[in-house]
Amino acid sequence: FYALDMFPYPSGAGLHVGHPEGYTATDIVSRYHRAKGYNVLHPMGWDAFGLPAEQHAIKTGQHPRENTATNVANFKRQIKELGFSYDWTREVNTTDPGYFKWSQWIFLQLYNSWFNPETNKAESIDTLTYPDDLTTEDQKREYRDNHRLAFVSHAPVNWCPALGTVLANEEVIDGKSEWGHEVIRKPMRQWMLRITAYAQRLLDDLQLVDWPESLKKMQSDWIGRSEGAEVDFQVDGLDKKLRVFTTRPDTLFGATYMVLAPEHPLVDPITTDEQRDAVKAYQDAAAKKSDLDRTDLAKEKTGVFSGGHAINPVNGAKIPIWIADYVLISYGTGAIMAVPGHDTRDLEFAQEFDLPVIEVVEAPGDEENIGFTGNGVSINSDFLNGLPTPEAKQKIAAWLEEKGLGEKTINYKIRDWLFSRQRYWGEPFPIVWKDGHHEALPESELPVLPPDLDDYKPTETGEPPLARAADWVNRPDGTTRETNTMPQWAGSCWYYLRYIDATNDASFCGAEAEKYWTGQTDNSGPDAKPGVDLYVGGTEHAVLHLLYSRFWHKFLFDLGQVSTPEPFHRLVNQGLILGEVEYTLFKDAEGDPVSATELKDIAEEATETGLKMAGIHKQSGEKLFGEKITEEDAVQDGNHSVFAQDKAIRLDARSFKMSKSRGNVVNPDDVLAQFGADAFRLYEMFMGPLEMVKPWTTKNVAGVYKFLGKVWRLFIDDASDTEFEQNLTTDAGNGESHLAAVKLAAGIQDVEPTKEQNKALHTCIKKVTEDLDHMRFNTAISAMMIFVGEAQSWNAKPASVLRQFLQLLQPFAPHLAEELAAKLDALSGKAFKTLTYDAWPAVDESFLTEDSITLPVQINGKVRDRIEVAADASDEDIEAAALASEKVKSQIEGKTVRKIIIPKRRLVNIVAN
RNA sequence: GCCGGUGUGGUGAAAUUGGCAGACACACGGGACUUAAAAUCCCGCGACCGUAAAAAGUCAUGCCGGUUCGAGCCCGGCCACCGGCACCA
Repeated sequence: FYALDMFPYPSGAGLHVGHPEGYTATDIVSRYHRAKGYNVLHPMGWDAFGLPAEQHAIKTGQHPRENTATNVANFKRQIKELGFSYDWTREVNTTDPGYFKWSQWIFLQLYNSWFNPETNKAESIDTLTYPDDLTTEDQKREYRDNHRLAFVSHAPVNWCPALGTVLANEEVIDGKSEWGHEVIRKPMRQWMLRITAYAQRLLDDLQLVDWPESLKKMQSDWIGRSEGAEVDFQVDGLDKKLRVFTTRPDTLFGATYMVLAPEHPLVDPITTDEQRDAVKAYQDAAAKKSDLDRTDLAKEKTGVFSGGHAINPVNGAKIPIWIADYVLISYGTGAIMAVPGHDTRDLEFAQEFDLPVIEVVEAPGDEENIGFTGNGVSINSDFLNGLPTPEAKQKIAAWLEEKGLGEKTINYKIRDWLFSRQRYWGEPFPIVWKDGHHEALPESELPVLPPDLDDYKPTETGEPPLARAADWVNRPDGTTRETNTMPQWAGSCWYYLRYIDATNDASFCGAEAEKYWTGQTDNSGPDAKPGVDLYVGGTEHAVLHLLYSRFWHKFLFDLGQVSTPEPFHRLVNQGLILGEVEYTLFKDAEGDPVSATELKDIAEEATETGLKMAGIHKQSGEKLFGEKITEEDAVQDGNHSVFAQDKAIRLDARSFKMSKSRGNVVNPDDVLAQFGADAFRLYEMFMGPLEMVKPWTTKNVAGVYKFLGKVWRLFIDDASDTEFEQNLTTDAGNGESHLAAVKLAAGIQDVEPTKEQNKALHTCIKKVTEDLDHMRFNTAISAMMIFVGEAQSWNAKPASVLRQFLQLLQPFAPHLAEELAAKLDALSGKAFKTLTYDAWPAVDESFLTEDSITLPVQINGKVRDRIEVAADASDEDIEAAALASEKVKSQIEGKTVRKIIIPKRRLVNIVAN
C-alpha cells in the first residue's frame, strides 16, 4: 500500500498548520494498513529547488544550497516531532545531484523521443522516418529537432521582468506571476516539452483514476478539447487562402466579416495601402500590451479594418477582413469567421464597428434569435435550412470535405510546456550547443552540476545567471553549455517514483520495485490499485504538478519504464485551514454597541438617518458601523448579548485565509509546545471532514487534549499520576524515568469482559474501522470518545478490551497509545509488542446484536412514542405493539388508520386521518 | 459571464441507501470536590409556547414550490458565500 503526501517546498517560514493536515491523514491511513497486514510505503522528501532560496542567495551572496539545507533541517525537525511514520531511508531531495541526475536523464529521454501519431505513443527518435523531399543532413536535422518531445522554440513567451525569468502558462495568473509581478509577452529562445501530443490521452485517462470530480474537471477544462471544423476562405484578389477554426460550421451563412489576430502572417499581404499605417499602428500597440492589459480591456473591443476581403465559400459573399486582438494567435488558426448573429464577442465587435448582422439560427421558445448561441434550427442557410444544429454541423462538414474547402478538426486549449527558466537554482540542461545546433550530452556525463557563482542575480538581458560562469559554459571541445535551467516542476514530476527505489544509482527506479509498489503483482493486497494507492494534497496543484506528472508518467509508460498508465490512482484534496473566526462589533453613531434587533433596524434606516457606518450586513446588504473584536469580548458583552446568542451577528463572524499581513497564522510549534503532537494530530482530524475548508479554533485543540487526558486517567493510577506531574514540574529533564514509575490503575485486570463491555468495544471497533476505510477521521474520533466515556464508569476494566481500544487509537495518537500499551503488557507479564505492527482488532458482530430493539412510532410522519420489541419480532408483532401504545391511541382517536409502514424494522409510521 | 462546491444550534460539526434532525466536541449556565482557584466529575443547553416545576404542543436543516406514508438528503425555480476558468472562436 503506497500512501503519498505532496512533498513540501522547505520555505524559511517552516511548517504551517495546513501541511500536517494531509500528512496526519496519510499517516493514520498508513498505520491502519500496517495493522491490517499490508506492507506500507510512506515516504517524505523535499521539493527544494525554487525561487525563494535563490532570492535569499541574491540578497546574502550565500549559496542557495546552504539556506536550503537549513530549511530542510527545520522542516524535518517539525515533521518528526509530529510522529509521522515516514521511512526516512527513502527521503529524497530534488536538489541532490544523485536525484537530479535522473531528472536530467528523463529530460534526455524526452529529447531523444518523438510522438508517433500512428501508434499514439512516444518512440525513440531513431524510428522517425523522413519525408522524401528532405535530402541534406541539415534538412533532416531540422525535421528531427522539430519532432523531439523536448524542443527549442522562438515563439513569444511569458517573460517576467521583475523575476528575470520566463514562466509557463500554468504559472501565469491574471497576467501576473504568483508573486504579483507583471508578465509580458516576448519572443525568446526556449526549451519546450510537447505535452500537447498527450492532450487526448491526458483527457481520456481521467476515467481511470479515482479523483474528485471537480479536479478532473479543472484538468479537462485546462486541456480544453473542442470539436469543430477548419474552413478555407479565398482572399479576394490574392492567391491566398485564409483558414479559420470554428465550432459552429453550421453558422457559416451568417459569417459577415473575418478577424485575424494582429500577429497573423497574412495580415501583411492582405492589408491595402490606404489601411497600412492604421494596421501597423494597431499591431504595434497590441505587441506592447501585456496579457494583463489585454484581459483588462476585455469589455471594450478594439480593431482595425485591413482593407482586404475574403469570399465566403458557401455563398460567394465578399466579406471584410478585420484585425483585432480579441482573436488570439495561439489558438486554432489565429483567424476566425465572425458570426455576430450567434456569438457574443462577434456581436459586440460588430456593434462597435457597425458591421452587418445576419440571423442563421432560430432560437427555441420565445428567445431572441440575434445573440442566441445555443443549439436551434438553421435558417437563412440554403441547404441547411430546417436542420437542428447538430445535424446542420454534420451536413456542412460533409459538404466542406467533399468540396475540399475544409475538414472536421479537434482543437485543444493546452499549449506546449515552456520548460526553461533563467535561474540559477534549478537543474542545468544536459545539452550543449555547437555551430548553432543543440546536442545531448551522453548519459555518462550526468549529473550536470551547476557551477558556483559569486552573483546569483538575473541579468538584464535575459541571459541566465549560469552564463556568468564562462569556464563552465565554454567546454574544451569547443561546445558551449545550455545556460537555462529546468523549472521547479521537473523534480516534482517524478519524485513518487524515486521513493520506490531511492538509493538506486543505476536507474531512476528499478523495474522490480516499481512493479511491487505501483503495479499489480501476485502479492498485491485486495484493494491495491495500479499506481500510488492514495495521494493527499491541496488543490493548488490541480493543473500544474498533477498535469505535468501525468504527462511524464505516460511518457515513461510509453518507453516501458513504468508499468501503469496513470501515476496516482486515488487522490484526495485536503481542504484549506483558515484562520480563527473574526467577529465584528457593531456600534451606532454615538458609539454604543447595538443589539441584534437594533442592528436590523439600523440597517434598514441606514440611508435615511445618515449614520456613519462601515462593513456590510450580509443579508440586508446595508452598510454598518463596525470594529474588529475577539470572541472573548463578544461573549463578555453580556448587556447587549449581541454575539453569543443571536443569529444576526453570526452573519458577521468570518474567517479568512491565514496570512502574515492579517496576522492570523498559527504556528504548529506553538501548538505542539502547549498540547503535544497527539493532541495536534487529533485536533486536525477532529475539526471536520478532510476535504472541507474549515477555520482553526485553538480552544477546540484544548477539547481533544482533554480527551487524551481522559484516556490517560482511564489507564493510570491517580496517586502515581499526581506524583508524575509533580516530578515533571520539578525535574522535567527526567521525563522518561518518571514516566516509567507511573502505575496502571487498580481497576485494570486480566478478567473476562462483560457483555456490555464487549458491546462498547465492538461498537467502537466497527465504527472506527468503517470510518477509516472512508477516511472519515472526525467521526472515528467521536466513536472513541464515546467508548472512553463509557469505559470510565467501569469498576473492573478488562486489560484485553483496553488493549484493543489502544490499537484503534494508535493511528491517531501513537505516542500515548504506545506508552499505555507498554504498561498494559507489563501488567500481563508479556513482552511489549508495539501497536505499530500488531494486528487490527476484528469486529465480532455477535456482541452487537440485541435482545430487544427500540423503535420510534410516527403518526403521519411525526414521532409520538417509542416502543420496545423483541429483536426478532415480526412486522405483525411490531404493528400490534405500536397500536397498543397509549400515546398512539390518543393520537389516532377519531381517525381512520389508512396504512402502517414498517420499513426495514427501523420505525413505524401510522398514516391516519 | 460559465463551471464546480458549500449553506444544519451561540461555534466546529453528525445524520453511511429517502426513515428518530443536531451524535461527538467547543462555548455557556448550574452543581459536587476545594480555604480558594485550577484540574476533574455530574447535570442542563435549537427556537417558540406553556408550567410553580414538568408534561403536552408548535416551528425549525439558506428561500419558494413539488414528489412521497415520510425530505437536511430526490426534482424544479431562486438567493448567498467560497473556489476555479474566463475574448479559446
